Amino acid sequence: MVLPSVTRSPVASGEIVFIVVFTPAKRQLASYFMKLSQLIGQRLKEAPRDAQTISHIFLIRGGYCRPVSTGLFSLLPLGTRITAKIAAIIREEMDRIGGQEIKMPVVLPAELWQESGRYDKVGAELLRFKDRNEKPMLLGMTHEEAVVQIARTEITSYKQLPAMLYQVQTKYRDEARPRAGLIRVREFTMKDAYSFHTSQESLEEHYEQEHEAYTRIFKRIGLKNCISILSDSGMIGGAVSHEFMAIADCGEDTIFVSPDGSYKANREIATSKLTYVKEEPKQLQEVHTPNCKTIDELATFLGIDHSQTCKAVFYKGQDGTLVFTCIRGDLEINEAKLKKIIKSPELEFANDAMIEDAGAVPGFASLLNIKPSDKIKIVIDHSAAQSSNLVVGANKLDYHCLNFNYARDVGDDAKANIVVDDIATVREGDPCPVTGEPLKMLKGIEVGNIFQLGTKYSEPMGCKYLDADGKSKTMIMGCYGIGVARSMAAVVEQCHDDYGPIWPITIAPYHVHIVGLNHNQPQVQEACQKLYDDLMADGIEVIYDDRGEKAGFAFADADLIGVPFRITISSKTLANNQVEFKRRDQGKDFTVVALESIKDYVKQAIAADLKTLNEC
RNA sequence: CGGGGCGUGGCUCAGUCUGGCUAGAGCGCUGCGUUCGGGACGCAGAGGCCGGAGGUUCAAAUCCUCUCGCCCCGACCA
Repeated sequence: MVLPSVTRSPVASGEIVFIVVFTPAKRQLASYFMKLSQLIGQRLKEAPRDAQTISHIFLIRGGYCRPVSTGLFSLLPLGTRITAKIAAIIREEMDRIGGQEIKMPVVLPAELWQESGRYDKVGAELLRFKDRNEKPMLLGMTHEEAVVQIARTEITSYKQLPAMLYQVQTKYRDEARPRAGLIRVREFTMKDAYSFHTSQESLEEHYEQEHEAYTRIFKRIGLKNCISILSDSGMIGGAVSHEFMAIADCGEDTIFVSPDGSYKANREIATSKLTYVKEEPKQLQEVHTPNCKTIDELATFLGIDHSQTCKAVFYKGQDGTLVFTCIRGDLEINEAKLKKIIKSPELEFANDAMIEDAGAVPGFASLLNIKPSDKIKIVIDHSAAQSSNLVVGANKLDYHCLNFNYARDVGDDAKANIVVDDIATVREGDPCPVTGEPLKMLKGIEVGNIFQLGTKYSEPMGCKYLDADGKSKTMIMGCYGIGVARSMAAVVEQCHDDYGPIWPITIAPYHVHIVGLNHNQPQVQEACQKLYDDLMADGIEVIYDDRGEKAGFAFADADLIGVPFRITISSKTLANNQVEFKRRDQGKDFTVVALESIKDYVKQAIAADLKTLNEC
């Protein structure tokens, strides 16, 4: 069998050229497996009904992968080759910044996760089970605990730091809703890296290296549009994290970017520089608003814009406390921001009874006459606190109040218990917080992320080293992930035409696709076989369509396999000692090339494409 | 976990409303022949207990009940 390997050319004058190749270990065997007649993985004329997104459709139709169950896929030979190449590029870049590859188990004992406290914190996406001895076990969804266990025993001195360990390993997350083929699955291969440091400065320095390595990786695997954005750092205050987003319509994440690219953020944390109407406060005035329970009904009834109203939204926090929020009527609460502010990972809408307990009237609620209490957390968005003369609920059935002004109408004692912060969801067109230009909204597939963890795991798990001053200190950590098959799917989303994927040379399952037409004729077979052998001998990866199918059939399959360069050999061209050369990314145009020079011709084309993608 | 849709050869689907011949078509697959430059054609084949269980009926892919699975939208997502 052919195994992937990585060759690296000698470093000359600072310029490094990486070439990922599949070295044919045994020529005879290798040639057998690279004939299309023997390739396992049917190309399908029609997409299975399940497949909706481009990458899902083409990866199934092209015979790259097959569904096994919800969110579970087998990779067939083509998909396996591509993901192996992606992984090889990732390994090169990890090694380049000092990474050391390891392999940790997929199955882990629950006790390890109890040490970090995550066993109880993480919900149903963690698959828990018991072994034959009734010992609680789990399937690793990420490996912080496992790697800390290694670090705390193997790294004992500051002299060993900083250090970075990584693996390319299976992860399992019992996702509530897998979707879009390989983009969101339950079991997947992930490159996960972990770094260990003696200081925040060291972590930040390495974090920057990871950022650069990721940028190179995604460029090298051929993503055309992949950006790093600020992301939600979850419950860890102050921690920095970035997500690498492959821009694609089917992406699950919503991203806001400023036109000049200076600001890029996930919707979960995106902010904007909204301006608020400031005018002289007018007198508070009660108004009869029968059955106006929603902002829409209220605005219509009063004949005003949504932005002149203020809405109250009630949640139930993790510990059962009522979370009372206010925001300008035209804006939406961003629950990710709110969770962070009130430090509650869980949030659900409160029921009417809870709202009434707080002294508010559902549908007509506001801050008016609300008494501060330990049981209520009140968070007010800047838009509600700073706008003048808003229409708010009167906390009285069928009544609202005109001209509410937070500064004037809420008592100081109440204000002492109110948090005023940004809890608004950014909308497309809102002013960028940096430049003030209208923000653009994009959809992205999260192909990688990098995270400054700090001591979240090292502290509770006692991951310490002995410092130069002779004192035991806790390591500072970072973690860095890349979804391998998800990256493959993201490439398809960005690199395809109507007929199939257009693989970048760096990750293409093969470099060259030879099609033999009139294949029953001996001279065609001989020419194909000779070119095939010659290219293979030079380390070029070739798939050879030896099936003798009709042209249209063969070409359609070639398009689905998406190999960057196609060479067509037929009795017609052979009569003039010529072959046809075609780039996958250039429609149906082809070049006629002399048979004796095709080998050099295609090798140059491969080298040029490799250079373009690998130079960074 | 809420809402919606779908389960019939490997794939796409018809048949279900209105129960009744031996369960069909196209693609794919096997054999033979004719074709041969963007998914050809003829002939002959292989392959399905209609997701599963129970029920109604002389008779169930079709009607009823219960289940299981899959897809989409939402909630969720270290």
